[in-house]
Amino acid sequence: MKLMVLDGNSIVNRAFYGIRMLNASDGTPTNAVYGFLAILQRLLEEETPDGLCVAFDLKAPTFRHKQYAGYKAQRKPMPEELALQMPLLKAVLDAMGIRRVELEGYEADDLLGTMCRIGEAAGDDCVIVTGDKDSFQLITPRTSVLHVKSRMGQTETIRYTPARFQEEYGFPPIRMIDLKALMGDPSDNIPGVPGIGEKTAMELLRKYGSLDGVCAALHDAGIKPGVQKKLAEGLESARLSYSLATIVTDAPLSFDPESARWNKNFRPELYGLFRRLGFQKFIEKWKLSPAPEQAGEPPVFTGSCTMQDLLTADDVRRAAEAFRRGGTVDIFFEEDFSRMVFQRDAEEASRAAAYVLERDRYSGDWSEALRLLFDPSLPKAGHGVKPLLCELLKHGIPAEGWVFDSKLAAYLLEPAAGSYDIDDICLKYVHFRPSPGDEDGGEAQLSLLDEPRDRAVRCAYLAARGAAVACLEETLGARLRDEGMWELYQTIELPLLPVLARMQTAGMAVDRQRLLDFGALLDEKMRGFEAAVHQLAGHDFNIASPKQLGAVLFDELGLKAGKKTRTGYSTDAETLEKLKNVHPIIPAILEWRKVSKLKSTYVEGLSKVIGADGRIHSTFHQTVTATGRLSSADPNLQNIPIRREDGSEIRKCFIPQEGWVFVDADYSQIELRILAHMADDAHMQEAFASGEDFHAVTASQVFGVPLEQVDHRLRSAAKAVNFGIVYGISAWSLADDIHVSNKEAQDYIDAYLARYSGVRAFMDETKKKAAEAGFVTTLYGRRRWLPELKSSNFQLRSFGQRAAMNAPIQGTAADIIKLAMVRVDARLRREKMQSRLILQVHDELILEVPKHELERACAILKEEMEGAATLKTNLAADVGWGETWYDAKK
DNA sequence: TCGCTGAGA
DNA sequence: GCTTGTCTCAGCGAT
Repeated sequence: MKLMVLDGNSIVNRAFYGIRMLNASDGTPTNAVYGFLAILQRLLEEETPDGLCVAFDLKAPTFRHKQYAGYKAQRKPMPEELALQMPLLKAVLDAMGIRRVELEGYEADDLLGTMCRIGEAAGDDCVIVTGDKDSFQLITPRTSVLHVKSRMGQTETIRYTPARFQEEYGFPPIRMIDLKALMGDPSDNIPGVPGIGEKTAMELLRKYGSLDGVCAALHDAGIKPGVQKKLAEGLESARLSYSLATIVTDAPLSFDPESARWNKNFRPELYGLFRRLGFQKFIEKWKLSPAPEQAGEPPVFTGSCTMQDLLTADDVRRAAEAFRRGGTVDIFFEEDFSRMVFQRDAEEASRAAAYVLERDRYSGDWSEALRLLFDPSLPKAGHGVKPLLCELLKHGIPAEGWVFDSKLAAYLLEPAAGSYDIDDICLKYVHFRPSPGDEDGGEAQLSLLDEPRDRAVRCAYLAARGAAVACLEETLGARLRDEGMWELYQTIELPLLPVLARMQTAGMAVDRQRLLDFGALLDEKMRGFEAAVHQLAGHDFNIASPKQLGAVLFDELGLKAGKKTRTGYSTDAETLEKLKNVHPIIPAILEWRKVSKLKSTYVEGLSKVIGADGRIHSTFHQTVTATGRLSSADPNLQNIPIRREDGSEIRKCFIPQEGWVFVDADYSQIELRILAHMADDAHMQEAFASGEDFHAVTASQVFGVPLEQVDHRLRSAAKAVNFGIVYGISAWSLADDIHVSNKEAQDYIDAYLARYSGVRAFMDETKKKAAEAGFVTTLYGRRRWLPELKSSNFQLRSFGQRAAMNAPIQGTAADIIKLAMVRVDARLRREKMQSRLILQVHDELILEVPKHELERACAILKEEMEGAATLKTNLAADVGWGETWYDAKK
């Protein structure tokens, strides 16, 4: 069998520090238990062990350490919030039917070692799961260690087999003991040899194999005299450390692997326990149900609405007539728009009248029916309606009269939620489930329904979702008002919706031939670089494979490896850049990479999505980013190359329709202008008011040099600091960026913040307010929640602080350009122009314009963009036009 | 499906 | 001791 044993203490520790604070409704901290279960659940799925056992430490002076009284003296006590969760975790494990062990006088490590040796003797394969490196000494051909790490709040595991260990450390796993004996471990109070650190210890072991080997070679010429001296003096300490570091594998534990067999043998109390802890996710994951007497889940919607089929043109006319007499019409639709349900607002949503329109059963003209039912003057609401608006536009029906979209509302309330499935937000905000949930296979069953016999059931669920929209309109509307986002919703997000639908529908034309010609050129270049790389390597290999590339560069050619990634050597541009002058293969690889990126992502990627109309129709997502920006996908038109000469060739392939031109405008330094405004920093505002090159002025002000004497180097340094400030800078990253020492970078930052003291005050104030309130806001009230700020995990908390400084700036810029889009679109339509908005790239808007409107379009675009907001530092937009996107932006 | 890489703001 | 500038999307190889 496959036996998995877990180091309970170490994993629960990782979970505690890696996951933001969570509490049950009664205030009990639960994050460590939650994190432990999340890790466990993933392991169960990935490892599918037959048997399972969790080991815990029992506090007491331990047998193997009793010779050394100071043991554990230095360990910090467990924080209160974690200590509280230990009995909870044990109770949860018991309720899950998972075997756990603890033994007076032994640490979890000892129990893990003992269980694995017992398992191995019985012919089992063992996996040790732990967050410590101590257990690596237990690795054998039959026992591997899964090392749990947390990075940026995400947990990940790395599997250590004897081979993997050998590869990383350069000696066999059992020598982990020798390593510790030499280098010591302050957290376990293992003294080691004073003066010998990790580097030296590893080197010695690779050379001499073991502690004994090192001792025998004490006077070997290969060991530096200084190290020899330290070793000679620390020999006794090393021997003691060796015994301290050795994990017991024969603890007096009665353990039979068979007794640890596990097959989801949950106990009935588990459901109640999870409910109390608020672990809804695990209830669903493991399909737990309440013991019979505690039923009472949110009810599935069964509202008794009267259903009416719209089969003829007459039916549709009558329905449209009825709609005109009522309030908002709530609409829900199948993904392919083949069936829609219209629900008129009534006192009680669940008793409303629902009208069902089906393409397959409708006898009249489909477009005409849509035109009547989606009358622009009729107030309409729905959930995630942009696809529907696009469909209507295809039928020539204006995308107007939409007064509510519950998906947009839910996004504003929690922009980092990720998904806004109507069932989920309904359950969350109005405690009501409009359609059968996943647990009982509801959706699956629904899709297996026997049409048309069960179409009534299907329609009922669609109607329920329509009713849900009505409930959400009320509840989410109130929430938006409470949280100060109602105006943002009404004046920016909702009006933007039809603008985006029109942009998507319009699309952007592409010069396919030019794109293909450029692709052919790239192909040629690629073959050239590929041949060069293979020749320099001495053999063929796949350059696109980081694994093969790493092997060639660092193993075969013996180049010095930089950072490592989880799976091997890092070969990213930054790493390779440092080796550029070391070997001629490096520049060839970098060039190949760039050409290959252009070819596959842009030439091939874009060719694939050119529509029958010769245009590319990207989707602009309005509910994706945490900061309020739009995102673009299928294809992403917001990352089309521009920086390199050959990359901007791609932009020359984007063209307007015959006889038209592109007009392009981008905001100049919008984020820094917003910062100058929000921070109300006089010096920064002056810098903008002067009309001089902003980065140069910054350089002059920060480095105390007259403006005329600011050279390229100073200007780029200032530019990097400007960008860094917006992102929540650290000296380390700035130093890396502009190639100066950490100290110098810190000096620059200090000088910057001293000069722009308003910025410093603003950043401090923002962080402070964010920590108190748990969120930050933009000028227009858009919120970003930052639970990370409360984390006890340093990385996570630091991340939260950087996000707290960045989100108001990036988010305000997003608000402003969205508002500009609404204004530009409205103005063009009001003035009955043919010019239309077709693209947004965060600080840039692009119009497609008939030549006779060129002058007016340029003026309108500039005016509406610059007038979108009135800040203490004026907004500036640079306008250009041309026959291709490249020319318009140039 | 995930991790790496790189394109944009 | 350990990590270290924000926000995205897409293609590829390895699993």
